[in-house]
Amino acid sequence: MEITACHVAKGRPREFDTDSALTAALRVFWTKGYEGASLSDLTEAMGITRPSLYAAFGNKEALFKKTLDLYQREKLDYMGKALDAPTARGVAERLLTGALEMQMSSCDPKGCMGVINSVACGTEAESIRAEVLQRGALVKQGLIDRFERAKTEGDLPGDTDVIGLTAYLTALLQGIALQAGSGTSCTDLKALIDTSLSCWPSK
Amino acid sequence: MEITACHVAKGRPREFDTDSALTAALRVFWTKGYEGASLSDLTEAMGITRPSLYAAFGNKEALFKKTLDLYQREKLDYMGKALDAPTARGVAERLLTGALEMQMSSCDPKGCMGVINSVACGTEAESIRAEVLQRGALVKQGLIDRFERAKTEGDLPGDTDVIGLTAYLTALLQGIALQAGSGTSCTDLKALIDTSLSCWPSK
DNA sequence: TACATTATGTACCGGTCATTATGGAAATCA
DNA sequence: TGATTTCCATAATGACCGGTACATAATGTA
Repeated sequence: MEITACHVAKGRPREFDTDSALTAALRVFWTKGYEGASLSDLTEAMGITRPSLYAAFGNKEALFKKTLDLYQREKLDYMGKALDAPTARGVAERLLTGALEMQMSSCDPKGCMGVINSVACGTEAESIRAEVLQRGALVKQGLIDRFERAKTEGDLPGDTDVIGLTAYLTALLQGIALQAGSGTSCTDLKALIDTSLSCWPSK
Repeated sequence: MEITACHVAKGRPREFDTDSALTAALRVFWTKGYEGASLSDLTEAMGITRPSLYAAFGNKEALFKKTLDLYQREKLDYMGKALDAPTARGVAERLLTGALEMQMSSCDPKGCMGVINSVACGTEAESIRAEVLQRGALVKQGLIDRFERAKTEGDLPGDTDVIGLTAYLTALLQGIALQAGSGTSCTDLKALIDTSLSCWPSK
């Protein structure tokens, strides 16, 4: 049904590229958030009409989740790779510098798509909020597991509070995203990360 | 004009208490954000009708700024007091534990009113965002000045990057607010603060 | 009592929201 | 060619948004 790449299209072929349209939608959601992005904003940026959007992506919520997938796949890949660092400190280093590099990219919107959409808004977006929070919880759990492993490997002190350390690092990343989205300069962000790394409790 | 406490009211007296109405409005903005809070939400919580709201407070934006004043005055007073701590570490300690205590209060909404409203949303709320960001910048500047002083007093190492340290502490506070508003348990928040304090780069 | 002033409740305004029904044009198939 | 399928564009839907006229009620002053 969904995957029609193997079939030859029977009727009139689609006149726009779904991927580039999705990328355009991502930029809109990224800068304006789910509720702040109207269908007019989206269709204008995507270069398609409303019925085309609904035919191709379902509705606004489904479109958002597809852009969220794209965002995680293309923009948050450094997070997965960070967990492969040999030490806990290396993980933190890759995460912090990865977040910084992402905010330095001049062609992308500032801030974090996840952070923007995890704050409370109207009741209509409650399911959106839940979705974003759930994905964030998965990332957090990955960090907890990684730090737990670091503890057994002797990489972190045996009395380390892994929950606390994870919440601490997560808070830093969230704060970075927030400040990046609020106009904090790149030099200030770099100073933030340098300070964070100089504070990190393991070698 | 504004202060009519000395005069006897001339027309029909107001049937509701402006202060308690403002407190009710604060709770709504605090939990739903500026855009998420509709006038129906507000009037219902305040127990007044739409025209009464406009007569007493101007419009939605003016009402929001008044609730922001109330929030800063009553809920963020610990921030001003924190700057009076004798050492930089004491300042950080008071800020972090103050933020924690605030989130532990079971009768208030979770998260931070400022953080919630500093994220990007619709274009209509751009002035709101600017107002919130400006107030946040003032707080940040106060921290910078305090840490500068700590440096001259020998309380912080002479090579301390004050900008970085301030951004770092601010990021932690923002992350705490974000996680508190996202359902993170109080015990996890406490672990976050403990980890933060154990990392703090001065005695 | 008469009047000015202020607050109140009802009912409504124009505008925007996400979503969809309708209809015609265009591209594939047999 | 004819049938089928999917496209695009217009515009309508019902709900909700922030903001207001309007008439009425309650106070002060004269």
